[in-house]
Amino acid sequence: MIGATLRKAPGMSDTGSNRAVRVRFAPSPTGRLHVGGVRTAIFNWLFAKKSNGTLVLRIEDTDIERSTSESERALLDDLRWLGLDWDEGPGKGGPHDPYRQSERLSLYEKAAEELLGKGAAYPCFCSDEELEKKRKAALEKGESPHYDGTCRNLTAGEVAARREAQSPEVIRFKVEFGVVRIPDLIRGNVELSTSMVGDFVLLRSNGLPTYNFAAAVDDHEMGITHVLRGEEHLPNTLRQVLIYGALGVEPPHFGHLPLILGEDRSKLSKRHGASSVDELRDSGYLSSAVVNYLVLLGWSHSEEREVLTVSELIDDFALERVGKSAAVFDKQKLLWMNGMHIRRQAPGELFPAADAFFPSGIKEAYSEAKRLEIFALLQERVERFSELEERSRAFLKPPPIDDEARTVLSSAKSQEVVRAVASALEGAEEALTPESFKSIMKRVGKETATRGKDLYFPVRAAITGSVHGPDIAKVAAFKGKAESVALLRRAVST
RNA sequence: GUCCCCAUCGUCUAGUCAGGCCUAGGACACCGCCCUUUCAAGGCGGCAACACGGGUUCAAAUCCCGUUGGGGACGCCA
Repeated sequence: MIGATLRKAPGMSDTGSNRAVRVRFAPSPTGRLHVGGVRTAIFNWLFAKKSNGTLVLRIEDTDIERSTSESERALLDDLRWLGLDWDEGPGKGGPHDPYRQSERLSLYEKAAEELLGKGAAYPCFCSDEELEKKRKAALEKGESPHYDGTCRNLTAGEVAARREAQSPEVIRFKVEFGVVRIPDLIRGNVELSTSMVGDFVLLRSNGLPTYNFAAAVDDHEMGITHVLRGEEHLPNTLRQVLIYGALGVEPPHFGHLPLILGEDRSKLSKRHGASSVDELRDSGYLSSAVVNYLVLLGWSHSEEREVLTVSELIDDFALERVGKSAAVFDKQKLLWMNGMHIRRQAPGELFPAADAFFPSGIKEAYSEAKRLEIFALLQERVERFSELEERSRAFLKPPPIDDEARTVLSSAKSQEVVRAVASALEGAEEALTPESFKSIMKRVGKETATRGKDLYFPVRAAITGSVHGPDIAKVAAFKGKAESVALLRRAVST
């Protein structure tokens, strides 16, 4: 039984112990970083920051079939983009180096030997086919499809004979019947029967450890104090606690985070679409918004604030405020959140990331400084940078005229207004500013006896090719007198 | 199928541990109005929930039991 604290037990701190907090994020490099994984990373990162602890990044690459170094690189890039920095791990080193499980194999072998020596583990020679057959049979009989323990009581002679015959061999953990109480930082005590896990594999036939074994060994060796991970790991926690028991060491504290669900309410996965970090980045989401939105899936601010900076997140973060029930990933709210973050930052800060989203027509026509001005005009009305392509059409040279604008321009009154503004602009002495443009508009309005939309729509349509967009006075001033006049003239012949 | 977890507006949630302050608050989305040269933004308002049934109690969204529903896990994946 592990001596951890209960959630919210009186007098206990959030960390559940007095040791310096050490948490870890332990992804497998088998694909792009996914929203679910990010959320786990965020909670660990926040918890570490809040408690002045250490975040360890560990690469769980014990599945040689699926792990790739490209994935690992992409993973690190995604984490860096999100701003989730780690204290120990790849690229950083640390006292427990190496942080890649494929480079720590001797540790697992040693632990396996210890378990074998204690009689807590045993070699198994059952083939995949036999196992599969048994699984099916158990399922049909309505039993739990677990390993039946065939090799559990092999005699030394039998083992030797199998090895002689070079049968593939795995090491299995001997699960004794019992009920294990697992204190959970988020949901209180959870009692699990060992009957739900069967004798599981520790070392595979290729000599590599399985997830549960490697994670347990490493979490202990790396001095991890708290393991925060998705709720789907609950059965794994049972296995790992069993391993710790057999090894005679104290397990870390566990906290199982609620799952993130897709629209269909099943666990969020690749097939739900647009949920990997690179996709979000590529469609113009801000890392601060992604982090902000994701942390709200399962955690809430003590004052119910929602749009928060990273430091506000850290300041207020507490495991007590993490909920227990699964949450549906809502793209619409993420989009809103992104818009909020875009609007809250200075154009100059955002521009480096936003610039990549301008179409080639804009990049070719304007200098970087000019593009920054355009971005500043558009910033308030985009919720993600990918919208910049469409929104920036008004700044193309020349801007295409859309149907709505064409209709507006087709009336005789519009033509009169456009002509009048063009002339007035030409006659103006000084360089065009938003203010001077406005006063010219006022004058033309009087001359032509028009105002409001009747006055502004034709001008807007002529200068930007659309009746929607940023303040037309600012746009006209940005484009300058010559270009504005030319566009107005163009509209006359339209 | 078995075991485990969960259960407040369509969605994210506050409130639940320490029952009364809850005719249940906020946010997204949606609808309406205001502002306004447009689109946004912003402001104001509206729609909308304690899954059900039993208890316990003077009092239950809150505690207990059951039911139902949803999810997860059952791998030489992590």
